[in-house]
Amino acid sequence: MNPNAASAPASPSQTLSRGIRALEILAEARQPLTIAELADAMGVHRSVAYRILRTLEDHSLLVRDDGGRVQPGPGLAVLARGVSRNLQTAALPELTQLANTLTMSAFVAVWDHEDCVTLVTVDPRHTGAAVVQHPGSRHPINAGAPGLAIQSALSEQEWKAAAPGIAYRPEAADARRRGYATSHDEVIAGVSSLAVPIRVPGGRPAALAVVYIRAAQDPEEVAAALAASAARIESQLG
Amino acid sequence: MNPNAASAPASPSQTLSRGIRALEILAEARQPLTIAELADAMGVHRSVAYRILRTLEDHSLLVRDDGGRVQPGPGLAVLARGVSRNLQTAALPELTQLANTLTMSAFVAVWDHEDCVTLVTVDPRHTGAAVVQHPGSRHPINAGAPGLAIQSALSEQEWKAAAPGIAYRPEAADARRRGYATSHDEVIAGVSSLAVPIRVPGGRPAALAVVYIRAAQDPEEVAAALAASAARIESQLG
DNA sequence: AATTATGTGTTCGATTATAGAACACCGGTT
DNA sequence: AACCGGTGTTCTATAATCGAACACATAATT
Repeated sequence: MNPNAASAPASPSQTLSRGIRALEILAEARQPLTIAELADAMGVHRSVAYRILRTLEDHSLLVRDDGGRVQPGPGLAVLARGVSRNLQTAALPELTQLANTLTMSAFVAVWDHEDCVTLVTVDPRHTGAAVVQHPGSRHPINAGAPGLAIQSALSEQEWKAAAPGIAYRPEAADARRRGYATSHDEVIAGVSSLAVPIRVPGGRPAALAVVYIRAAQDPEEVAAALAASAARIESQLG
Repeated sequence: MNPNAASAPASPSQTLSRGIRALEILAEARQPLTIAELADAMGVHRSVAYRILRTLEDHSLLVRDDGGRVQPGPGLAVLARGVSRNLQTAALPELTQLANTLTMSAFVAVWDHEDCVTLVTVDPRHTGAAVVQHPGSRHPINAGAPGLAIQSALSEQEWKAAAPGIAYRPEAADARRRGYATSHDEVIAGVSSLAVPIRVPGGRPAALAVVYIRAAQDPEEVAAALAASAARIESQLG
């Protein structure tokens, strides 16, 4: 048995929690796993894992390769389609426009507890050394421009109420004043990022951002383009 | 109680199945639901739904808006990132290139039971009236070029073994001979599509496809470009 | 060729997690 | 004030779940 397997958060319903844990393990594993391996990683008896996996398979959240090994299934893509659907559809055309006019990768990230999760990304046309920020990737909300932009959408008071235990970065006040946030070398070495907040009615703020290695444009110009896009997105959400 | 709520497939573990069902309902609903509404749609007691939702919320698969209504959460995007990860990363650069050289939306779709699920899509730069094929969207495998391309990767015998109960389309043989599949007006009225199969080692074949309203290029040329991309993707998978 | 090792799939009784009724609460509305 | 329509919590009988034990397949080893 895997000693550090019991590290899953204790939730009201055990079976469901275990099933999700299985999916999380599979998503992190970069390769298909045998059922036995997965059971070990989950810290449960093999037959328990087996039953759970069959259920997940019934819903296409998991598929098995020729060797019987399991990996995440297409059903997950279908479910993910529903995540902030309005935001996604409103942002997509803006992202393509930004990516191509600025020649930078553009993306939308949302706030998830102490992390920032990338939702949609668009890479520019000439995708030579473009920095790709894959959808579904997470990084601490306290690092990088997108997280800072999200913070800047809230006052320090609102932040402490909504995110207890996560420090309110001092730069957030500056970002709030200027209307945009920047970062260098924070999430990935050598990569810079510029982001503006997107106010989501009835929900938590998100961020519209671009990443680049060396800026070809004036930061203020880039920020203005992002802000204009964010405004259009917000108006479509309202 | 919703009369047609019990239509979920009966799976070995009830709680997990219900949890997934909840996510499916949420993904289909185009708007946030109250817990009571969701419980009704699931056909379970409200307190059962409540407990399930809390578990899902613990894992960020679900978030609640200011009014307490629930909707799919960012954790799903993280999980979806793991779906055919190798295929996704191998295909992405090819998709951008195809989209921009052909000025068509390009995407990769995978086979899921009797459906075809779009995984990654890239829209061309000038996204005027571009046909967007959103990731996570599904359509019957028996309609459209991608599904036909997948069929064409298998012989009639292999198909009947792998997909019992789904008709083997006669056009598949033609597509197999030519190396690519086409469709017009099948999935969406007025939209045409051209696709080639991607052979995935150890797994089921996928499809590389483009959609367009009116073809600007010779179909054979388009097909050749797709085939070349597919070959590069396959070599990277092997 | 027999043997071990490592995997999947299935059955079944004990136990424990779960189901769902009942209740407390809270903010609008009539 | 009484009445909704909603959320959140507690509790016990019950049924779903757990996990040991078993049957079987396949590949590596002796």
